[in-house]
Amino acid sequence: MAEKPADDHVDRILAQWAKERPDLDVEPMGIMGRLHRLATHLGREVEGVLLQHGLSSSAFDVMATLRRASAPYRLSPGELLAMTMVSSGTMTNRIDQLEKAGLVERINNPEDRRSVLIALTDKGFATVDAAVTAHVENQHRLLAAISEKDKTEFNRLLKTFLAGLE
Amino acid sequence: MAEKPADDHVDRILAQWAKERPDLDVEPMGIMGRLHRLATHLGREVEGVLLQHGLSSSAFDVMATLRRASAPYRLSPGELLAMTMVSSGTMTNRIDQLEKAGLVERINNPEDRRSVLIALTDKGFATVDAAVTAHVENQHRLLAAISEKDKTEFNRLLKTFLAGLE
DNA sequence: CGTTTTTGTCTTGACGTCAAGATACCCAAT
DNA sequence: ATTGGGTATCTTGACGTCAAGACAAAAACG
Repeated sequence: MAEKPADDHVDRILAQWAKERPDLDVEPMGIMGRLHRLATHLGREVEGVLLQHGLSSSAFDVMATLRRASAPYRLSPGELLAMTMVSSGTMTNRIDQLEKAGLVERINNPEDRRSVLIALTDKGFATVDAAVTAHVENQHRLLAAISEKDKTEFNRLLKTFLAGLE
Repeated sequence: MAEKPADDHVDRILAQWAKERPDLDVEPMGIMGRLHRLATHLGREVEGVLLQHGLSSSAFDVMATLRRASAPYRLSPGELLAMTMVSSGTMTNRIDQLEKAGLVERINNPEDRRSVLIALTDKGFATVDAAVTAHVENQHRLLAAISEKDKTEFNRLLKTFLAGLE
């Protein structure tokens, strides 16, 4: 016998729509709604751990991108932009904040005077390395309740779906 | 032979981490990263359609909650709050905007003078009904590329995962 | 009854985000 | 060399969000 999962928040929303707008086929709304709520919940969990290391999710995004880039941990704002799904104005703002905090510095790009290089400082390197360690540990915790098999399947579906969008 | 999906953005990030921080087991990051990106992409797609009806996602959230609530389509801010994952300040702000736009109105609650009821106006009702029709159609479009079987499985996994968080 | 405690809503101030446009510079074609 | 289109970054102004706390009214309590 398969267990019958209890109705959740999204099921109740779907039932309300079925009653109020029986003309609509709201089946896709189940997936979309759960995906949205899940991302919101997880985002908050992730943010909590990063804040313990003095980084917002946004700040971590930039720092981690620089850290992953190999020594000497420098990328232009444009390169950072291409990897982080935000607008150029947002990136400028993020860099400003990180620079004020002493975690990165702007270095003139000798090869192109329009451009600048964003470099991790020593303090930035130490901060992001500690943060990512805790972050990964936290991600393990958040996924601990899912079986290996389900994780594999979930990942496959996410990747397939995402491929159609980017 | 199973087809071998090409590396995506997230695969590249994982490969970078594997090189820079081989001590970390970044397997969960694949799921978390794809989930986050997927939610962001889909959120933008959804927003696009709703904006054509003059509603932001946030505004639609409130309007749809009222619409689902059955006639006479009235809920208190506290009830709206319980259904929408936002803070009380955010809800006040959302209601303010909707009231300015003539889509909802605040009505004194005769049974509790601390409280107030948020009611859909006729204009609000018409707006949200048109918006939700287009919204559901759009959701079908966004999920059209996924097979029925995968949709069922995806939904099951999302629900299971979400159950552990709310 | 009066006095707390709790509840429901709103206010405030700080952030993060975006779209649109400004600015400075590069580069290729003449 | 000069011009003109393309590129890289930053600026501006408008929103949406939250946490923390203010305020008024209801409920619970002694």
